[in-house]
Amino acid sequence: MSERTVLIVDDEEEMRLLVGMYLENAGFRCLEAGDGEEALVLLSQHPVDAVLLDVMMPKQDGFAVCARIREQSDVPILFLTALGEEWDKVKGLKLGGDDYIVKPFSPGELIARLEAVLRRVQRVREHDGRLQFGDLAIDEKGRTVTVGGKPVKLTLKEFELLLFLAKHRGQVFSRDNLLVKVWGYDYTGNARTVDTHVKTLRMKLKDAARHIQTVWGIGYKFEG
Amino acid sequence: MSERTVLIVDDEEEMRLLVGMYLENAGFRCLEAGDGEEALVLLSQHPVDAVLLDVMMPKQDGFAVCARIREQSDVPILFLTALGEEWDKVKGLKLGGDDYIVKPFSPGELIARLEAVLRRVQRVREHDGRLQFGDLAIDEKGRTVTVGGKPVKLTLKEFELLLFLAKHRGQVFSRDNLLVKVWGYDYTGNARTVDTHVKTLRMKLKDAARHIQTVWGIGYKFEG
DNA sequence: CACATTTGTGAAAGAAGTTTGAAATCGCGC
DNA sequence: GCGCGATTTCAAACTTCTTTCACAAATGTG
Repeated sequence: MSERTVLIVDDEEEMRLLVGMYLENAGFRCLEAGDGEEALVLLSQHPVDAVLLDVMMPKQDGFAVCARIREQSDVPILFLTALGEEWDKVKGLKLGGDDYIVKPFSPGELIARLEAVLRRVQRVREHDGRLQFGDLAIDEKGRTVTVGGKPVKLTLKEFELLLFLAKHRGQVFSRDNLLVKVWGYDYTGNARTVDTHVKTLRMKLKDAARHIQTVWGIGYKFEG
Repeated sequence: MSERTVLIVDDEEEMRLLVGMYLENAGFRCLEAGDGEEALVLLSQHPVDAVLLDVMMPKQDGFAVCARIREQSDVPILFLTALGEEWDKVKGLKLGGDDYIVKPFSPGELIARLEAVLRRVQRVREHDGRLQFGDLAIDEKGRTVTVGGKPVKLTLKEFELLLFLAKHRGQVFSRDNLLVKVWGYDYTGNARTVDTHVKTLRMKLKDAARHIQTVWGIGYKFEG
């Protein structure tokens, strides 16, 4: 997975440093902004995967900043709010916030929530029967696959195998498991069949073949 | 569940004894420290599940101790504060505290708060088939491991060994026991095989290798 | 301190799993 | 039923992982 960038917006430097430390330990790259203006500037200059936004800030509060970010971007936003602080959850979520974290939080909690939101956003890629993974697009309804916009002609089993794996990306399946899930519970043939289909898929998908990964001793998985 | 350990940090011995008694009645094991230095030493020597930290202490106050603990550990921290004491809630929580308890408290309240924090930490650690230990993340479904967000490529046995140990963190297993649990009850090979896998795991996990500990004369365990 | 025991390491043989190419079989449309 | 692409089977070649072994290093003991 490539490095992911998180923008921290908080008026207190101490807090930014603390959160930044947590995030960097977990492998995120961090950008910091002390107010909404700075945040908007950074957002327009850098690709950002998520924003951590303090609700209570002097110039513009988190809600206002959230609204302004939403005018220009769909980036996931997580609110940070202190325990007992006046906090309108509904308002935050209505404005397009994706989650909120109540201080105090442990590093683990912060990372877990952030990962959860990033995963959820990932899932939105699956929309209206279409799956998009960078240059690879799978259209379930139309039963077509394109790589970098160019159509790739797949056979029936190839398509179903790819679709199944893509729909369950990140999870490893054994060959037997795939035979059951893709070929049907009553299929009795040889598990090596899966290998051959993976081979032909990889051949046809060219660059996009990197999505289909062999997990030694277990089986195959799709990485998106 | 194996016994859980709580570290009590308070300059007053009377208080430590009282809290210790409450905790031991509730089935916790207790460690006691009279100041921040002692606390840090004990933390580095023992696996601790939570820290109860008095705010008002002569040498270093609770905030300072909290900050120093956070430099090296994600262990949950609960502040203890006397009613009416000058107490900056926000500061404590910002520094990474997980909760605070106002003295005087009943045994019931102490235990309830402590359990609540431990549950929360547990939940965050085991989320959706993922285990998180600071910078080390283990994804069972995807059979992937990351350290500080960077993927680490493990072989089948390495992964299974790590997963097993992590799922039973805090418990020591003999090599023979691990052979049975990870390799299978009917495995007949040499127990030194485990050593080799531990070696390669440690090599690949880099910093995170500290989680896998040798227990001389017994075997190995995972410390999270 | 010297001894016995346990643990760590590197290299290499051995075992296991995966990929590949070719050939056999299936099944649908004509 | 025939033809042809799709699917499945198979086994050899290949890659990767696992285990073992010998020795070094560390730890505990009398």
